[in-house]
Amino acid sequence: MKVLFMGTPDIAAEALRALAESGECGLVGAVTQPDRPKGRGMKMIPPPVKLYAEKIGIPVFQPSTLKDGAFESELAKLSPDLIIVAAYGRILPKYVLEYPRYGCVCAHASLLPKYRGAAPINRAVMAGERLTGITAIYMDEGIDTGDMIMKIEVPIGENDCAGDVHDRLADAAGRAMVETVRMIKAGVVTRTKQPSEGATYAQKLTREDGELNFSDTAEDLHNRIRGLAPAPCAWTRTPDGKLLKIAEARVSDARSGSDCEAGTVKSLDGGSITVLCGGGSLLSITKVIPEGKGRMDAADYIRGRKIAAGDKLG
RNA sequence: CGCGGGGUAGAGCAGUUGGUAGCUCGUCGGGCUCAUAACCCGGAGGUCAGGAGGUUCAAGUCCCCUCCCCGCAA
Repeated sequence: MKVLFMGTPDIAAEALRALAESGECGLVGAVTQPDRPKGRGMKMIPPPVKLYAEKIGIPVFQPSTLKDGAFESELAKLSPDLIIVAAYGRILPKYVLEYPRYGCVCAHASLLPKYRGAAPINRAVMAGERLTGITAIYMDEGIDTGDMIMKIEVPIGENDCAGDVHDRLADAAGRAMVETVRMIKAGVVTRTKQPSEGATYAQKLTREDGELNFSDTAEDLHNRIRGLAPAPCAWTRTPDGKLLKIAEARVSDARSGSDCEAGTVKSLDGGSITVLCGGGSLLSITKVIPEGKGRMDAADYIRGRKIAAGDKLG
């Protein structure tokens, strides 16, 4: 079976790898986003899927748009029987969806119909979910609204960050796609409509999503921090106005009876920065990224004397 | 050539108007204690990113060049 893969970031590259290594199908090509100027100095960075596709020697296509029909002739040449999509980052036009005999299937990183859209992993962790997963669906013209083929559940530990969950989901996405291909080949695929009830959208992350409001409870803050780690990370500001990203924290068992303002640093004991949060709850910050510096343990940050008890964050 | 921060002991930092380097932690040894991520005493550990570059009696500290790292923004 000729399969065309479409995807862009890490998690898509993992799915592609699983497919390639499974030997279940013939990969006729990988479609991914064009190289974009990224990072310091705005250097052109190729997407992970491109790197992997080149590594295993399958043709790479990076159309800047799928709408102008230029890709249509490419598609005809490749004549895939099935298109597999994973975080491609663009809506597929109708002609693409309708081209393959076996349709277009997609691995989405949530238990649909929850967390449709751009940032399902981050949003799920930020919301304090304890369970997420990969849902394999047939694509339709909506955003992650197609009929479901299968799900693989992935638990979220109470201290897991989005990166941890991402890695597990990447693995699950690969398994889901390989299994889906097998089922399609065997002709045993089932389609289940997504229930309309419980559908939510995982909006793309914005800078404001990362701002910590210490009047929230420590648990909410912890979820936000985990949901945005290891990147782009939640942030706050130190008394001198500098940006301080919070890469890792723990909810403290203790509570504070004091009536200091939320955001006040209560203690630096044990190498973590304990901050007063909403309702007297306490959050212990254990890893930070100071402005202009790299990630470091809170203990190191404290040693550099960048913060003192009584300072107010936020 | 997007904006900015930085390269000083294993780690995080300081180093004043230039005079051969300090702090906190860790580490090693010893002591105290019922006990300790506690405390006390002592030690090791740095060619201060590189350039047999410039200025100077003297440069971590000023000037020039190179390399590397990082934060922001995309």
